[in-house]
Amino acid sequence: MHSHYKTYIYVERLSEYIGSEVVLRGWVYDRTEKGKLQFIKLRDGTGIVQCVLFKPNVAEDVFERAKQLVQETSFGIRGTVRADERAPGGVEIDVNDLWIYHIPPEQYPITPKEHGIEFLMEHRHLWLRSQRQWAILRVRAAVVRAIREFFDANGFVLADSPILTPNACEGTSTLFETEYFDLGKAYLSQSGQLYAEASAMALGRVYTFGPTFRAERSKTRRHLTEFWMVEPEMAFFDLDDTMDLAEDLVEHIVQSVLRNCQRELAVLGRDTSKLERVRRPFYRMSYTEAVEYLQKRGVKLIRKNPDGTESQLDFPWGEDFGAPQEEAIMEQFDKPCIIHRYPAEVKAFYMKRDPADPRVVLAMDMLAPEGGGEIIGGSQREDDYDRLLERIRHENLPEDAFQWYLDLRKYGSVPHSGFGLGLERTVKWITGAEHIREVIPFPRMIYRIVP
RNA sequence: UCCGGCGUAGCUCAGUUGGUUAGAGCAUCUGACUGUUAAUCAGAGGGUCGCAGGUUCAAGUCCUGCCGCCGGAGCCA
Repeated sequence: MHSHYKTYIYVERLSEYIGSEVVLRGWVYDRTEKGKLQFIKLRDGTGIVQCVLFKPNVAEDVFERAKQLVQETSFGIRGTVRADERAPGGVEIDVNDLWIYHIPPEQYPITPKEHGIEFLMEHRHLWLRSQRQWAILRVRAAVVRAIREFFDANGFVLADSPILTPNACEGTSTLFETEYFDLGKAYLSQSGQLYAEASAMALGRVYTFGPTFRAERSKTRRHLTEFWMVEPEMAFFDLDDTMDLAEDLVEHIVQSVLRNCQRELAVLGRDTSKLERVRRPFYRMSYTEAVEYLQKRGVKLIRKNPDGTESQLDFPWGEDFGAPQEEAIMEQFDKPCIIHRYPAEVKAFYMKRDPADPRVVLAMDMLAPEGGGEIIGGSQREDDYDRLLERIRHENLPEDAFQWYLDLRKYGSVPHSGFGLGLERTVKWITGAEHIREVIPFPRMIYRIVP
């Protein structure tokens, strides 16, 4: 019988063991020596605690063995938990015994000092052990947990979409391609939405949650080629229902992180008062109102001319927003804002026209404050067979490949809507990370696939 | 893809108008210290100046090409 793991004690729960002797195992985060005193910071994945060895109080061999502990040595200790104001975290361990699993034969490359980003990215597998990365990845896990809690508690069924797909969701230029036995090419999914629509017709409210892939040659601090997205899809929801749902979801995620991740947010130095404000209702603006705002504020559109020069235009109705426009719009807001009803020309073929204004579609994006950018994109879907077919032909998409998708409009078509929330963009905003590469354990970017 | 920038010690960087044997801090090693939080103090070791070619009496420094990386734009979540 091996059920020992249930008795293991971790740093995060040490305050429950003050006065008791415990066994801890982990890695050396840092060590300093001061004559007859040694301080060893033990990192066990749940936190860091300082272990103290005072020469007169420990066995000679234990004190000598502890001197071998270079950074990232794996080791275990038996010691007494003591509350001490001088210790970071308020708790420390008086060591009674100490044993070593492995001493690094070479110097650990990442020191507690500064490093450049190229060096850190090449050592991503080790960088994960640093405090800041620890905090970010724990917030990421908390965000995922909050997302699942939210949907599971609100009548949604998890119905995952395939990752290997036979055709594009929105054009083929940005797809990763691979051979699929004798059946020709397969592509890595860039959205689970179309399949989620099929699932929603079977199960009512569904969500798909998994990795998606975009072979875009983007090189910015908010792009990855592999990223995670949660995509709810709801039968009988119109655009307003969907905007309400998106607000409820984001409010739940942020408030849940605030409830569960105070330690992590403190490590990150995040100003939590800004997150506290993320309560419904959020702000909302139509695309047309947003354009008027940009024109009034004098935010220009910079356009490249064929001769290579650039010209600045008053922002024209009909252009999609880029990062500069989104930032200008969000400057005025201290919580997220939904922009809805975009020009049909800049949006995807499956979005439903607004019956009240045929120039626009029933689409919406949610922009996060504090430079968080676009975290959600969604829409009410075109549910009319003929209009959808017309859009597919207009975009020159392969009609054959969309037969199954058109079937959804043939057999009991209903109004339905959904959206995609980018997990990494959301975590980047909540943690305040400068770059999206920090919020996924092993980022995949245009010029980096190692480690 | 386009625009801009950077490659010097294990790491982060300095290096003047081209001029002797290429420098600092941290890290590492040795020694001292009973409270360190990026400890402090004393000492030691550590270099293919990204790679290749060129100019020059002389190149880390100037020129050309290549490689690697970073930031931004577009596209998007």
